[in-house]
Amino acid sequence: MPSKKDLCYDDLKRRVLSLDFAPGSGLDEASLSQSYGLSRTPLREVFQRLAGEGYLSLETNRGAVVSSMDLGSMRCFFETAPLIYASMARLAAENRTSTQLDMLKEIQREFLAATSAGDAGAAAICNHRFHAQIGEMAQNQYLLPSLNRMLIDHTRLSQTFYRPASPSESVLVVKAGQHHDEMISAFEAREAALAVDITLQHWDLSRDRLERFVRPDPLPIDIISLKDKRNAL
Amino acid sequence: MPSKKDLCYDDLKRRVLSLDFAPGSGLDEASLSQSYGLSRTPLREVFQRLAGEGYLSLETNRGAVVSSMDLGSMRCFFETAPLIYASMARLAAENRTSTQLDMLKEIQREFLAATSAGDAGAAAICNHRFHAQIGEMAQNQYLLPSLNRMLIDHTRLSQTFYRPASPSESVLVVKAGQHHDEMISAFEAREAALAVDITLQHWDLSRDRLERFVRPDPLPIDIISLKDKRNAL
DNA sequence: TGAATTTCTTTTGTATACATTTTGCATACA
DNA sequence: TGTATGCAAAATGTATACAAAAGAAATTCA
Repeated sequence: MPSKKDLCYDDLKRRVLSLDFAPGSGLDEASLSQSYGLSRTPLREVFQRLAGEGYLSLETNRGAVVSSMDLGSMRCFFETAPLIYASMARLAAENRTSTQLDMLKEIQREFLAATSAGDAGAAAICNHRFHAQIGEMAQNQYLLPSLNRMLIDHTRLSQTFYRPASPSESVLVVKAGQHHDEMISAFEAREAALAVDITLQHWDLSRDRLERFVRPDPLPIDIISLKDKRNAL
Repeated sequence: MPSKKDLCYDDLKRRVLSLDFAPGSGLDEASLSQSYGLSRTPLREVFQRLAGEGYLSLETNRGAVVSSMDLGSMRCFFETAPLIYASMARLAAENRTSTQLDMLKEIQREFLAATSAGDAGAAAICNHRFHAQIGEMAQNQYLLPSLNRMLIDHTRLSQTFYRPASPSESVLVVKAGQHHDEMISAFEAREAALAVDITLQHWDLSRDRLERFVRPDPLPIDIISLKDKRNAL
């Protein structure tokens, strides 16, 4: 049975991942400990733990702050993701246990349920859990912290992904779900090369969407023409 | 000025890295908080932080335990090290600042001083700091936690390295110091390919020593012959 | 007015007391 | 002898009170 502390830990994580807490915003010990029914001592321990995992950053005498997502980090994110994801996929195919594979299938069921129900928040969290589970399957304690740190920002960036604005975009969500199924098959068959290949395709798919999130489409050109009329306002 | 808490944090780290705390051994809150002149509350926060970084592991109601170094981890260690070290070297050559490079040179001075003075413990810690500084220079927050986790076990494994038992082994220590100088040059010239190359040579050098630590030379054969005499004992 | 300095308030950090859980040990029982 | 059961001791987890630091507001002095 999960303790109040664990529930608090999970919920804070969720709120960071879902952008309910904006990157860079500060967290108030007093009000949070109130709302989770904990005293400040255990809450602060949760903060320390989340800071160690990259969700928060702590500065002495200045409290906890949600990890920022500055554009310097983004360059580094796109640079590093293929390496980590591909390495993890390869290891997961080689080292997974059947119990872990069953868990992955279960997460994928929940993921598909969330996407078809149009629950964007749940879909993003399930997607996070799917890839975190691959990390578990890789059974490499040295690479795991890097994967988990990537996933924090990946999930935050992809918040818009599961809210498709147009039919052409919802096709991409379906495609992502198919990739997940193909990955499961590759892990099951222990086909490392195939798992890496699908993983890289999966990455290419989300990369385009993520880049658009960072660098959105320019505003309609009409707005620009307003500039010439600004003296008239 | 570093606080008592910071000193405690640094010292616990040092004691884990130097095997002063054996892998797998438990840490007593009461006695440690006594000896560092802290109450249990801040000590526990230090534990949480160290656990997040991979020095300790915490289980609820069962206290803090020094991260173990089982043989399952070792396989994974040797599998992962070249990838992480090479990637970091490449990034460090591309992204280092001159301030960071100066710091690296300073650490290398301390490292050489420690090895020539025969201070094995200090040498191991300096070597750790040298490689951690390369991690800083890479400026990749996603890969950094993996590097740091590798370095924990690398430093613990290499505890014997800087205590050369024979002249032929002390040659290897000198060689390692030369590699460090060559890395510094490569970083300074921003020659990524060269930095990777030297780093992999450096890794090959220590790998042989580390493997010997994990799987030491067999005992002298005389011992075996004792087996036949055991009925006589 | 405006900069500097001094309160006052809020927030963060630490110590201690108390509650809860685990664990070692002794005793009882099959 | 081996296994349960219960109690006592120790260790871990939490709450609260207090101390220290940072930030805000008001006052002073040019």
